[in-house]
Amino acid sequence: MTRSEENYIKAIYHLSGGGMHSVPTNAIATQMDTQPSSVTDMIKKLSDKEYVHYKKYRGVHLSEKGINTALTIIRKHRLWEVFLADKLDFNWDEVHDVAEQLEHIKSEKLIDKLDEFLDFPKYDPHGDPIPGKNGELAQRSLQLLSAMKPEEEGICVGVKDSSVSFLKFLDKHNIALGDHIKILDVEEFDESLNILIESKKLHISKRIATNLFIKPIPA
Amino acid sequence: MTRSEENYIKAIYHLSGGGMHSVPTNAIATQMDTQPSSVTDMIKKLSDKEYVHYKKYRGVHLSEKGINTALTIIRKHRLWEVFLADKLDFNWDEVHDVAEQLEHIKSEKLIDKLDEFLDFPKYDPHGDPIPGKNGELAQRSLQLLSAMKPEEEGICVGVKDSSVSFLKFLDKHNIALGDHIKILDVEEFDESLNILIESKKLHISKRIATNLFIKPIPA
DNA sequence: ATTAATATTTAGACAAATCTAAAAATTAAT
DNA sequence: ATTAATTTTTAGATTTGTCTAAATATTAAT
Ligand SMILES: [Mn+2]
Ligand SMILES: [Mn+2]
Ligand SMILES: [Mn+2]
Ligand SMILES: [Mn+2]
Repeated sequence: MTRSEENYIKAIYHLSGGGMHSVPTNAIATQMDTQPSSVTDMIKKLSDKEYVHYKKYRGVHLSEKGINTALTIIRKHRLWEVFLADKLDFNWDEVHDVAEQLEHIKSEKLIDKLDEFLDFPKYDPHGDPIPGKNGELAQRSLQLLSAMKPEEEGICVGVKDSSVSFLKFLDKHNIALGDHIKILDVEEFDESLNILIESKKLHISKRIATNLFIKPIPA
Repeated sequence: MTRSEENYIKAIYHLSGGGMHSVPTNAIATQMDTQPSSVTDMIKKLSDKEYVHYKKYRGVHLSEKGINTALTIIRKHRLWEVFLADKLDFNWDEVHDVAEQLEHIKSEKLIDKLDEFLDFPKYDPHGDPIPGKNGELAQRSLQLLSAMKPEEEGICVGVKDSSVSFLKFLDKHNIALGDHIKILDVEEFDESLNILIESKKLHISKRIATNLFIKPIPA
């Protein structure tokens, strides 16, 4: 697998909801910031190598082989993210770009040893689950903050939008993974929320709330 | 810099004794396992970008810029080697191939943080010095084992040949960096040596002795 | 000083990954 | 059911890094 093939496979995996549904050419082009014609070329190659099923004009669908390949790349990506954040003190908005390179390093031993060195983490710095050596994927108890009601409590376990701008926003307002959150009330007008983060009062927009995953604490 | 350009620069650096003398095309081709014509092509590109000085048929000479570039690549290579050996328990004959890939990861912050995480090591697992952030290179007190006389003692600090086969040989005979070595006697016939390694008697050929660097302990 | 051997460069080709512009298929709108 | 808009594919070109075969320059041998 070339680096480019790997990047395509990963993009298709994400766009297809983990290989569930098929993905149109243009969606891949947008995601990868390339021309649709380039995507068609690459799709043909991936199809020849049987990573995807492909019918002209009908989009692509990841094969079993393609899904497994995607999972090992994602595993590497997220393990490296943990390494950068936990061991090298990278900020969570800085890890992605470097992991985008590190995910292509070829050495099974390296990644297994790294996994062990990091103490077999289950989630990356954004709360995304890390696939296991055999592709098994822990499920996140994914409740969006926006779906919670007054008086409910939980722990912040992930972000839906992991763009640099959103992560920086969270840093600025001192919102981090692992934080304890309690809903005070919800404005009827714009669905913005008044919450307690680690016992500190904060007002956040609906937009923010729809991008934070919370693991609820039963009352 | 592309990955290929970086590999050429590094090869030229090593073949030229750190940029001291110039290097013929064929030497590079042999080292990189490519055709001389490919080397010529690449040399032209590197010359355009001013990493090397080049006169047709006269070989290449690294420029100041080229030397600095080589040193940062070597710095990355050796820091990653330390990481693999010290943190992930790689054997010293296993680190090179993976470092060959990791050295091309682009992120200044990554390498500075890694350096700090490893506690600013001065030497890689083969005893080669690690260039500093500004290219300064620690000198090894390089005395070859083959140059030592009976009764002299020292510490094994590096290998001249870092091929996998030689490193495996050393592992097999329990010779490692940091080991204490004392010369018992030298056979006049084949210049083979009887030595004490960590107080254990061992007989080694001249060939071996010319590939081990020793830091002498004054008697 | 020629000639022979060796080293190096040029010329032309190829695979990978991309692009632009044009053609074709699909889907949406009338 | 046509027509229009959109999506996707094809055709042909470009860049990077490589190769083989042939030409040229350098060095060594007579
Ligand atoms: Mn990537
Ligand atoms: Mn992530
Ligand atoms: Mn390399
Ligand atoms: Mn080394």
